[in-house]
Amino acid sequence: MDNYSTILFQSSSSAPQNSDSFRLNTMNSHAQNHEFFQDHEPGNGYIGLITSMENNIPKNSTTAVEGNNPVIETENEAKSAKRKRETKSKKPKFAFQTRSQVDILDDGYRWRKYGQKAVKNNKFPRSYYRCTYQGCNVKKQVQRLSKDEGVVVTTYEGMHSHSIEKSTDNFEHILSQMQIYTSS
DNA sequence: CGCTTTTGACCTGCGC
DNA sequence: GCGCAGGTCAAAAGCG
Repeated sequence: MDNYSTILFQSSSSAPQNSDSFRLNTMNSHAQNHEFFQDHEPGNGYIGLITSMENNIPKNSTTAVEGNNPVIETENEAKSAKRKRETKSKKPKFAFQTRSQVDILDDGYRWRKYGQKAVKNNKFPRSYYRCTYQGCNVKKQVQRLSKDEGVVVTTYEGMHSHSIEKSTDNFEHILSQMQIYTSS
């Protein structure tokens, strides 16, 4: 993985037992270059980050992360965009897997749930969220694997055009550490 | 009272 | 064309 940087998260002393209040940020405007996260501690950490910018990645965008991971489709068709409903638009879309006990991962943004669907070959439903910031059309969907119910797949679509409004002091500390690791 | 969640209906693309 | 699967809408309910 020459294009990716491996980052090991050091769990701080104030880290919760579960990933309940674990904060992360992957949707800033500088998120064009993504990192491949890997945490060796089970139960609270990233497994992998799957990215797809169809403008940048010409080849097949399905990336295997952990052996028998589900197929995460991230490509769009280059057809004429229907403006009726922005179902299949040319937005950047990337997903990552998280091993967590809870479905909802607090990434600092405010999300409003607008749908939930049962997916095939999966006993857990998929939840659809939309960013509540005015003018921000970022969507995400959260899905839990039926094979390994400890793994949560979160797929983001679009990029936030604003900053995090919640207090992310703990996360920013982590982010700064990440940048230190990636720049070195 | 305002915002979020729930949930069934509706829409759209795709394969047969 | 039909049915399925995924994605979204929107009204009603829930909640602080």
